[in-house]
Amino acid sequence: MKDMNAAVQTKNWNWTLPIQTRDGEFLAHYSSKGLCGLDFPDEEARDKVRAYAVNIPSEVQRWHQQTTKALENALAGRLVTELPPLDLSGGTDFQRRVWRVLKGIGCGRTLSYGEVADEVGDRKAVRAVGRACGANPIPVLIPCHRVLASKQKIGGFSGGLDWKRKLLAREGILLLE
DNA sequence: TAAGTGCGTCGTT
DNA sequence: AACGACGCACTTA
Repeated sequence: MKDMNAAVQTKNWNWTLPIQTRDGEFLAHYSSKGLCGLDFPDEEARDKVRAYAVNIPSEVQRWHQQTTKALENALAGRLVTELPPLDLSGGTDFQRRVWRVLKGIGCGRTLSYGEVADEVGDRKAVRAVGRACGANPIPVLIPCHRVLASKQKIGGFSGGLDWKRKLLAREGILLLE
């Protein structure tokens, strides 16, 4: 109990709801401002859901519908049309600027870490961009998997490279390696 | 040409 | 003060 409350406070999660997909059960986290986190399927985390998923405001339920739909589309490699409001207040200024760029990368398109750094305004901040990508709290919907290393190399992925490869493949993106 | 090494540079811890 | 989801120049074989 105490552990859960601590997690809620530090992470600013008010509600956590599951999303069943063909790839497993994702967990979506919401604050009063919107979607603030999305976790890849993880057996260990499943048990906690039941404890969180009580007294869900109708607004959050509506957001969750949108998240669910968006995730279905994203996992199918289709264009994501509508997203719920995102609460990215947990990020730093720099991270939010990076995440904004990521949201602008269309389905089936990619940018390199260097190109993202360009967009953010400092060509030399390449490694910092990599770190910011890794800190993305809403993977898949904020498509950090569309950021590759130079020369179409895979680069890294905090959720595991298998996920990155899978997501890219479904959008028809070719990797070099 | 492919694979490996070194180092600059920036935000975060 | 140290560490990356990088990138580039520069070795080697």
